[in-house]
Amino acid sequence: MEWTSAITATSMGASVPWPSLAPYDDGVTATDPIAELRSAVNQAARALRDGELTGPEPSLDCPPKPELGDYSSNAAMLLAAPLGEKPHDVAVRLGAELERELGGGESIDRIEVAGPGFVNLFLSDPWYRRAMASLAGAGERLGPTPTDSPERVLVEFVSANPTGPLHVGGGRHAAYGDALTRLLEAAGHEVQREFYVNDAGGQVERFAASIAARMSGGEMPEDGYEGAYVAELAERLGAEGVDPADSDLVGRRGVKLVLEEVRATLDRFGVHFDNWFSERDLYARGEVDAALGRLDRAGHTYKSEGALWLRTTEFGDDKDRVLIRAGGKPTYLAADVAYHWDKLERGFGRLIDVLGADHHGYAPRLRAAIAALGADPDAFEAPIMRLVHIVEGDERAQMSKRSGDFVSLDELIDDIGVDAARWFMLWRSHDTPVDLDLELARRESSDNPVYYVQYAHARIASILRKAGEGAERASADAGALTPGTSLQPTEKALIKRLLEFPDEVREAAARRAPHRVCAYSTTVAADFHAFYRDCQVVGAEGEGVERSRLALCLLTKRTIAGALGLLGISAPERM
RNA sequence: GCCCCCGUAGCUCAGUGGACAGAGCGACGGCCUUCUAAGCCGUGGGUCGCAGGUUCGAAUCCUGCCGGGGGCGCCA
Repeated sequence: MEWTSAITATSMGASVPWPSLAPYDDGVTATDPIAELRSAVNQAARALRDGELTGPEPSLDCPPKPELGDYSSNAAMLLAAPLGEKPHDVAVRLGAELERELGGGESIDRIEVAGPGFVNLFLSDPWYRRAMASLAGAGERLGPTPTDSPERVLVEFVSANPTGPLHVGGGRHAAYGDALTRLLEAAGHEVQREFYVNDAGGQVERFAASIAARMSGGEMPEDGYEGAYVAELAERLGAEGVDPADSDLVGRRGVKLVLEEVRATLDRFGVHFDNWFSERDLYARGEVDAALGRLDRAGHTYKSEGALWLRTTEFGDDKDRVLIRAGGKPTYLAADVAYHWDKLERGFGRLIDVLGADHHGYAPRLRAAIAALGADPDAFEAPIMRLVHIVEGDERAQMSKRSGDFVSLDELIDDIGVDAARWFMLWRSHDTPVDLDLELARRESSDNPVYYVQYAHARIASILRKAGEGAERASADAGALTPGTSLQPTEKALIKRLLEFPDEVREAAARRAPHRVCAYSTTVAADFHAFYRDCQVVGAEGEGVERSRLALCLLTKRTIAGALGLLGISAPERM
């Protein structure tokens, strides 16, 4: 028996596709209306095959048009081949079985067979009432039930070189990494957020030399840092009495000051790290030597041309990589091997490194290095972030205002605000470039998708204010209400949409895809606005109708706030 | 040359096996004595890069090709 319930099957997502371990009728909570439907479909399908079922799990979808029902399943089409019957005939029998399974007319208005063999379910108002009750029962904490296989996840992101302010690209890393950690936590994982500080090595030396040159009026080093902030740093260090000749001190102070800036910017952006991990400390604690020793003992290193190499080709890389240069200096990879070994030693079962597009070639060798250390390379993931382009109307804005001076995240926040900035960095998949249109992002109108969603939330808040304290009581007994009038199509559509939220969060977490939450929250807002158009809430006619609709408003408000919260975007009470 | 990502509406993009392919922007036309018009409704707009293959069914999976971007350092 290979089937699993959708609840368990999808909970772990991409890396562990179903079939998973649990039998398919486990994990279904009686109060989850979607899980009940799935379970019923599975049971009905199994009944047609005398309990012997293998193969793909039947779907439970929303049909493209309302005339095709509230939910549909492809189960009959999947069963047609093994049963040796026509899909349509199987669908008819399945429909009858399903009707029994769901207790006759209690939940189901009718079942139809359509198209190539879809079984379409038309659900009753009582079913929708119960669905609302189950949502209300979740209280403030909407979203998925925690995964039954939680992981300890370390998400390393931003990790920008501490040699200058964060630019918009770093902002996208920050928004993505932060939203990802929120999603993973919502899915039930234990998450740490970490910023790796590259405070050792060549670029810091060059940075120090650049500051020193500004301080002493000396020669700028080749590939030095030109930005105006370098001059400011030089001034501050001068005021502190730092000797420009003490390059080690200049570097350390410069890095410290830059990191304070970076931290302040991230703070303002709503991104907070649990840990700032210093590369310099890694060396100081001897971890680099220890990691290299471990690789050496495992027989994965060799000397050639005066350098120490790691045999990454044994683990899928396309060429071997240098760990210690001929001159005796360790490479960046050497430190990173030690760093990732440290992560594993700290007990993390999953390591997610959010990398920039320009580092994507780095992932295979890091994966190889992890394997060489004797760890499971599949524990390592590296989502690749594509670039952010700043666009203004039709014009491509200059990425650099002054040579070497990128548009900073602070400037962007000053311009469009934190909510819009986060939204526009998250609403596209991380592996597609973003054109951030300042003109659109600044606009305070429905054209601007972030305000579109926030406005729905504020509108609901306004309705609830108008309704007063009745709104509070409405949520408590939403499902028990049986108004004299039947539910409007837009009410049903909205309820269905809210029911999707847990699956959306699970999927978004499993696929490392916060942009799905943007798309979802937009559709919730759209469904709400349609409901608002069709259905008077306060003062609605009919026994219990007002309270029922107030309850729906409250549930929608919680869902939108929950979705925006996962994105780190505020849900305003008024706009 | 090898590796990775991408190619869907005029633009920017959702959509990793299901029913006539979606959203936002842009264009055009309607709707405010009524719970927020930061809203709603309607119109126009697509050979899902191309060609094969797998499948009852493909934008989605496989192969090849074309086009765009990125990466292939004893830089980080």
